[in-house]
Amino acid sequence: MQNRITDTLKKHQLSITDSRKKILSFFLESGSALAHADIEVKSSTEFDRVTIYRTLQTFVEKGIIHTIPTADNSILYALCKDDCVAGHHHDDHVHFICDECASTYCLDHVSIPKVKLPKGFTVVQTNLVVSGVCNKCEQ
Amino acid sequence: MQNRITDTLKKHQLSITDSRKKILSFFLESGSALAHADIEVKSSTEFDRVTIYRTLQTFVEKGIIHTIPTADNSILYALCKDDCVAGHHHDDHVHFICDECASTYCLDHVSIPKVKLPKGFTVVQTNLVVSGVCNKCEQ
DNA sequence: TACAACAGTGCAACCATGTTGCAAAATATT
DNA sequence: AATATTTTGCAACATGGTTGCACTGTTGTA
Repeated sequence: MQNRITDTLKKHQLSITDSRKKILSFFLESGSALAHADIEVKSSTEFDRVTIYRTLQTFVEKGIIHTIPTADNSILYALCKDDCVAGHHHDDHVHFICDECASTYCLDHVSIPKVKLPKGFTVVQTNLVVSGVCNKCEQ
Repeated sequence: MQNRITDTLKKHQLSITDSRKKILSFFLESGSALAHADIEVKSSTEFDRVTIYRTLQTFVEKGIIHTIPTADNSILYALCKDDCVAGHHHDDHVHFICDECASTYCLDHVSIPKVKLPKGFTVVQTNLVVSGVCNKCEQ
């Protein structure tokens, strides 16, 4: 596990620091998407707020994580799949928010269906967020 | 025009005030979605920031406007169609953001295609935001 | 139309979230 | 191990949004 973390950081030409290792481990352990606030709570004053912001920013730039827009106007971050490279994310998949446990998942294998727009509108990007009940909360 | 505005306010059991009339008129005139900041600029210090926030909140509660989640993490507001009632919005249509002019449109007549989720996931709501070039910016 | 009851507004103060500059500390390089 | 570079923590700031309270405008009734 620790190896995987340092390997990932090295692969993206980032120096190995405590905060980066810890924050990356949170993502690997959780499996679902995390907000800045989640990380702040998990690390409980171990790192400065600013460090967390900057680390997340760096991870996004390097293609380790990507952002997810949400309906309630907060930013979420989730691990990218391996084929994301710096500056070019492959994040055009469906995102799912569970109404029960509030977790957000990237459904990497569900692609967004094409939509037909009125005349004169050209599609560049589509973003689909689905909410409901996830497979863990289902009884 | 003025009649339409006061009628709408009366229909939703709201008292007729200057700020409500003015803010509602902005929506009717613009046709596209507006952010809090847009309204603040348009009304240039005529009303307090807080009044604008509260008016928008009231309009959302009464079903006059609805919110649109955006990728850049700001809240947009747009007029509801007539069949929206207080507490129950019919806002499950596609939203379109123009990359050129930054306007946001509700494409009321484009419905969101059904997506098939992995086993165990139940869909309650879907939200689709498309970005690209709108019909006004198209050459 | 006048007046009381009520709803809506403006102000000030506050909170949450995110950003920037700079000195100190940690990491990487030789 | 010593230096160059990167990262961190702190303080201060910026923005977006909320709350409490006194004041003002709107509404319904007489």
